[in-house]
Amino acid sequence: MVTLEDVARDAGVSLATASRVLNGSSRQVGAILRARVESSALRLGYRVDAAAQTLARGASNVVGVVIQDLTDPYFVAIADGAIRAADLHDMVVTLGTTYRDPEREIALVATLHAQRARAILITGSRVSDDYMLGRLRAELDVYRASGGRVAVIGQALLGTDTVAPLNREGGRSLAHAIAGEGHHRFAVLAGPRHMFTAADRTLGFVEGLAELGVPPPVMVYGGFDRDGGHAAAVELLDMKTDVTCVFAVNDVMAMGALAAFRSHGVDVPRDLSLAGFDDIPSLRDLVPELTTVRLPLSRMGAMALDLALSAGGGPRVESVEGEVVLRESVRRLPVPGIAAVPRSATGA
Amino acid sequence: MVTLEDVARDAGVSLATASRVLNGSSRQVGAILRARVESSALRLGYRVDAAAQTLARGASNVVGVVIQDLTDPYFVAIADGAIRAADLHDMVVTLGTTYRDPEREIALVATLHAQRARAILITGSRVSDDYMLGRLRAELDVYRASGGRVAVIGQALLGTDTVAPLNREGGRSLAHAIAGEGHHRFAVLAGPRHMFTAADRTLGFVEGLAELGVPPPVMVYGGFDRDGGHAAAVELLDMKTDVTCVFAVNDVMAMGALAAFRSHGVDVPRDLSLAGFDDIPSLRDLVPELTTVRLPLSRMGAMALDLALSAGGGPRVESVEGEVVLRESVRRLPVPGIAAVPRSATGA
DNA sequence: CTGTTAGCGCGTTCAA
DNA sequence: TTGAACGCGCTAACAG
Repeated sequence: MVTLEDVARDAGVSLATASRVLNGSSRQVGAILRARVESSALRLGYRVDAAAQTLARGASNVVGVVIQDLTDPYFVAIADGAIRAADLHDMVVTLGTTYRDPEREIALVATLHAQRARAILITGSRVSDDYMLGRLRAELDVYRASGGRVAVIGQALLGTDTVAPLNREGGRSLAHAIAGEGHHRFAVLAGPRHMFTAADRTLGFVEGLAELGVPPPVMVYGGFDRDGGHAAAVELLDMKTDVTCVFAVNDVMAMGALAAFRSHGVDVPRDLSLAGFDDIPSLRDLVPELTTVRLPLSRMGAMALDLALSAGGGPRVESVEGEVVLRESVRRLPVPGIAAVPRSATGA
Repeated sequence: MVTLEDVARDAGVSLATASRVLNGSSRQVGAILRARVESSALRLGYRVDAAAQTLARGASNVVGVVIQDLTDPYFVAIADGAIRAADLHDMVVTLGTTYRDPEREIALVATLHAQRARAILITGSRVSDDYMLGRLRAELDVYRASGGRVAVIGQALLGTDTVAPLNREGGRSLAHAIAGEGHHRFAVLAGPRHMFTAADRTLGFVEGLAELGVPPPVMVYGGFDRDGGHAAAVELLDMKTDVTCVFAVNDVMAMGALAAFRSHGVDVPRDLSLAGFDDIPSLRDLVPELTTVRLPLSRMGAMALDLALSAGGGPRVESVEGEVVLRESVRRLPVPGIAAVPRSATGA
């Protein structure tokens, strides 16, 4: 292993000079020495030791990104945005996966703290569990006390900078949009009862329906992932309801539901309409195209990183609005007595 | 920031003792002192400084994973496997994305070298570019010279430990399997001419057809990603060939092709059969289900990590076989004069 | 512009 | 079993 000292000796300069030309920001070294150092470094194959730099500088160039599951396109899209943003800051990303285990989430924060990560990004919905919330918050607090920066993508519950998707508003807008297509009998695959993201989207949707005088939807709770959506869809079918449209509180759940419907001979959107939430990139190749609420996932990852890296006073919250995207998975219901009108002509 | 020294002072012990109870492997500290140290550490909110540890120990606990694109499920699956394996080793993963730029790939290796990563995993096909290959190899060599371990997932071209998918054999098996369904006129969406993975799969496929006396396929070259598949498919349609089956050399290309076919009113598999390669997880929700060659992507990521982390003498190559999975995207062609037989009864 | 030197936080001999 | 002290590779004053 070749060190800076080796380079300095080889170039016949002091350690400080070598450091200045190779790693220093303020470049104030004579041209001749500079050239000598550079050529020595090149010839010897010198590579900085980031650990030593971190120690000496008191700050590393890594940011931690904590996601729940690399299997879920939602998190992947966010992580991608964060990594791209980190590149721009010349930062390196260490990616941690919690597997949806709050315990692991806390452990990851501790690990990243140990790495002296400049910032930690935490994604994924909080659940209403005061104990776990408190412990995570405590772990984050000791991290922040030591100078660490934190940004959360989700609920602003931890006193940190936050990128907060407007889940409730999104659910509400979606309800209005779909009701505008003539639907009146809904079911919601609502995910876990105590998960804020799921609950907010559900709440907004229910509120939206209520505002329009539409009867409350049939509720089916379950997991927040694809299999949860699948199971909930099966459960819904077993209930033999007469709903015409199903809202799954995220896209992967909707994909699971779609598979369930298909395997039960229920055609979407002919027999049943379906909507999701997030607009994950993989929706692109789904048939039928899924109606959803678009969140700028990649940008949210970048926003969170920028938030965390920019010096900030108090906790800042940047809300991001979801945009309803009506696609073919939601069928426009014919209005009795009125001829069907193409969607493009309705302004919906 | 609370350091080990703070803890030691608080507990009334020496730095060495504190180090031994908190971070030492060989635990040889008296019970009373141990308890005192632990309680001090807890109360003060002590967190090790991994950078200092790395410097003192001369080895970090990070492994670098270099992928091309977090937008491609192939790489995500591999990275997921690698991260899970890293967890088992108590290692942390820093994930780098090259955006398919060989220059960035080299830069990432340098960065990870600087991090003193214990191992670097490199994914993604090599291309036949001796200059770039040489430079990457050189960068890896200085890394390995300093004690770094490297594993590659792809071609064994860099003198490193390698997890090598049998692309050619997979292509060949696929040709046999599909021909067994009665197809005789093929096209291959072959990806970039100079990319080994694409070329090997194509070559194997062509060989397989030749072995069966089937005429050589129509070749369409292009990008290795979804859009490349889409464009190639459009190009193929414009050629007005009479092929009955299209082989896209990876699944994301096949997905792009499928979209192109659909938007041109070509139904898969009724009008045209389609096959891919990899069996990426997202295939699960594709309609129609895609025939492909299954690679154990997640496991390959884990294998690579284990290879890199296990002390090894010379470069080891672990081949992984692809398994043909016939699904509905490839239609069994009726044989003139013979009644159609269900696929399950054919043993194909 | 260049060199000297004192740490950064921790692991690890070596003594006691 | 415990403690004192050196060094890991580098940065950042400070001096010249």
